[in-house]
Amino acid sequence: MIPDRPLEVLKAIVRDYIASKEPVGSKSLVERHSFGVSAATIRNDMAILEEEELIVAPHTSSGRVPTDKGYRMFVDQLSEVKPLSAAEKVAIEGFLSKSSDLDETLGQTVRLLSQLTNQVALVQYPSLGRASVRHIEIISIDEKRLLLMLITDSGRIQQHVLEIPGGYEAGDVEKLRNMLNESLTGKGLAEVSAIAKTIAQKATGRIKPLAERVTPELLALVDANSQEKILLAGTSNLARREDDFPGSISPVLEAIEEQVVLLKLISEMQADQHGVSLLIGRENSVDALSSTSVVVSGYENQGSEIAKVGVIGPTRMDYSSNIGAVRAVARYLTKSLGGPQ
Amino acid sequence: MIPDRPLEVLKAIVRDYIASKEPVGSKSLVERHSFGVSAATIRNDMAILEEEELIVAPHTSSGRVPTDKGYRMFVDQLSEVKPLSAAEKVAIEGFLSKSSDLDETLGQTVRLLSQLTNQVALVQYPSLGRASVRHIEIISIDEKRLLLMLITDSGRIQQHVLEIPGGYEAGDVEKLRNMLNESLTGKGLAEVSAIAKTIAQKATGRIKPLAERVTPELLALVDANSQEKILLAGTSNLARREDDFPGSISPVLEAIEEQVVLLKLISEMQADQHGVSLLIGRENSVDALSSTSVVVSGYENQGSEIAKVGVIGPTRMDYSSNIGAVRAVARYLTKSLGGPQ
DNA sequence: ATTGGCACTCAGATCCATTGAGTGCTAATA
DNA sequence: TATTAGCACTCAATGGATCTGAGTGCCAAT
Repeated sequence: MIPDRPLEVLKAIVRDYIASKEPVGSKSLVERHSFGVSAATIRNDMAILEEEELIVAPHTSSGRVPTDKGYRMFVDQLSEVKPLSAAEKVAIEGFLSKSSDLDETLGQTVRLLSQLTNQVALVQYPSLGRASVRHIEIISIDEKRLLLMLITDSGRIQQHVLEIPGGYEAGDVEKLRNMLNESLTGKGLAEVSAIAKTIAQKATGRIKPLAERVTPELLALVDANSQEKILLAGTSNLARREDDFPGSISPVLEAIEEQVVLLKLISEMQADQHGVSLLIGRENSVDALSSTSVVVSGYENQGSEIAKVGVIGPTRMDYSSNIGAVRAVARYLTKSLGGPQ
Repeated sequence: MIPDRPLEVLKAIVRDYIASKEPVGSKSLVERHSFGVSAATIRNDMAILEEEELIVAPHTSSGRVPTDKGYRMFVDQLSEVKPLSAAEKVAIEGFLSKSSDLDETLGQTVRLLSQLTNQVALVQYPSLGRASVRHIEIISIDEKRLLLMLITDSGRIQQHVLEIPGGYEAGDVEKLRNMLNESLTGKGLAEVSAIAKTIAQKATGRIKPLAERVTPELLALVDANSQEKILLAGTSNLARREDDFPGSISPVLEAIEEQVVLLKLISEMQADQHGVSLLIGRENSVDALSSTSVVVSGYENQGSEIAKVGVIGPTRMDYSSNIGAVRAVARYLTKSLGGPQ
């Protein structure tokens, strides 16, 4: 559809613009790249690109800037992504070897990714989906309080402190725990709701009130588990690129702090050929984020994708290295989670 | 030291400047406040204030702006802080009644405070200090993994997943847990280290390897507990006040994201007469934060201060209402923690 | 299809004059 | 002694006016 050289011109424009933040003109283009043709020819090519809305001129007479569509074509053409430097690999490996605790792992991952890319990094917590119950625990804290815990096979641990105004018997708690574990371990979270209710009904005698107190809380934990959650890091990286945002950055930061919005955004993204998924500028539906791009990849546990990691930054970002970093981190995260199994 | 009227003039300057962000001149001052004297007289007073370095003129011929010292004098003179509106009280009460889980409570608190003040809010996690062990739990996750938990009396719960390459016996785990709880429950975290080591040594037979595996991890948890932690919310509120920061906000955001720095800062702050402690502008030692002020208050559990909560914003902030909000939230937080005990 | 040439455009820099809020000082006044 | 009116002065900000140059679009020649 678009001839060869114009396409090369587009790539050059994107690269130059990302590097300089200056609209790029035909002359500087022929200087910096060896197209073997004159500036006038390049201008003709640029006319084609402009026709296709891949680039625009900010003012009647100035260089061109890629449009969202232009960036999109650029990344779709990207045959290979920039490999990580040795130092970066060392950094990743170093962190990998650490802990086996999900919270810690994700926390470190997101910080790592933000340092690697100099962008805002995000990690989505593994969510409900196909997760199932690995274990349920009830621990006595003091005479009137219990700690209820739910551990899923994605490694996510959740707890909630429970008041039992009238106190409880240790034996009853023990029994209830066994009942819950027997019927729920291995079950998908989606099934827990129904099963837990029947347990509460089946319970008899002294256990009944306890069961009636505990099971709703358990369901609340399941709900909280299915409630998605995102970890962010490196917000200041966005601020450092202030001038990439027209008015002010503050609406952008607000939007990013708004977990719900972000979650909706990334949950709709599907991986492409690189195992990575991008939203460029207005491709995403959030208005405040119209001059940002999002790069995410899924990470897996036991062979199925459980959540996403990625970065978000100005549309004028270095797609190649960001894609590389996100993909690498997602892989290592998968490995890190898969390892201890 | 400073006569009465000049002091009033200072207050008026601070208030007007906070409201308008414009350097305030003698004329607008006599217009907006009824000093009963002429602009020339005010000018004389302003000369005194300038002499004392309480205000400065950005340019030879323009209104005056408070210095850090001026703000300091202003807040020290503040006899009463702005009370919360009814709506704000409702908001606080509403949130208070919620959960008894420390994580949740702190998370909600920090979000609440940031909304109340339109500033960046922060909450410090209760730290080691006088905390003691409430309970230690070891839970079996699968054949080769255990979950070790430490619950302190401040309500903080920490956990860590532990690989036991050779597997373990349920009975041994049970025994070890009992040993640990018997000797450690109620003990201060500082003592745990020594005691846990003797346990590892005293252990015999099959329990010994298990104990030797578990106790170091327990110490790591204690360490992690003593490692201070801060929760932030509302970072975008800072960005919204961009123009209160000379160059760019990004160094400010960076400094705030740097937990260590923040922790050092607030840990050195001591409450004043309002139960609130302020650092204004360069009063704090962090260079990047030289045009921000920090307002914190301590919150308590069982009668002794366990950590701090507060806000951070531009020096040109509404001290009165921020102090009010921080103080109120700290009180409610104390109440909320004290309640379930 | 490519290119050199050329007239044209327009954002941004530079310079200059104007404006006006605000100052500091002085001499008069209470 | 404290206050005030009056006044000359300063200087940031504002708003043209002008200039400059990178870059364009188009045309005729190759």
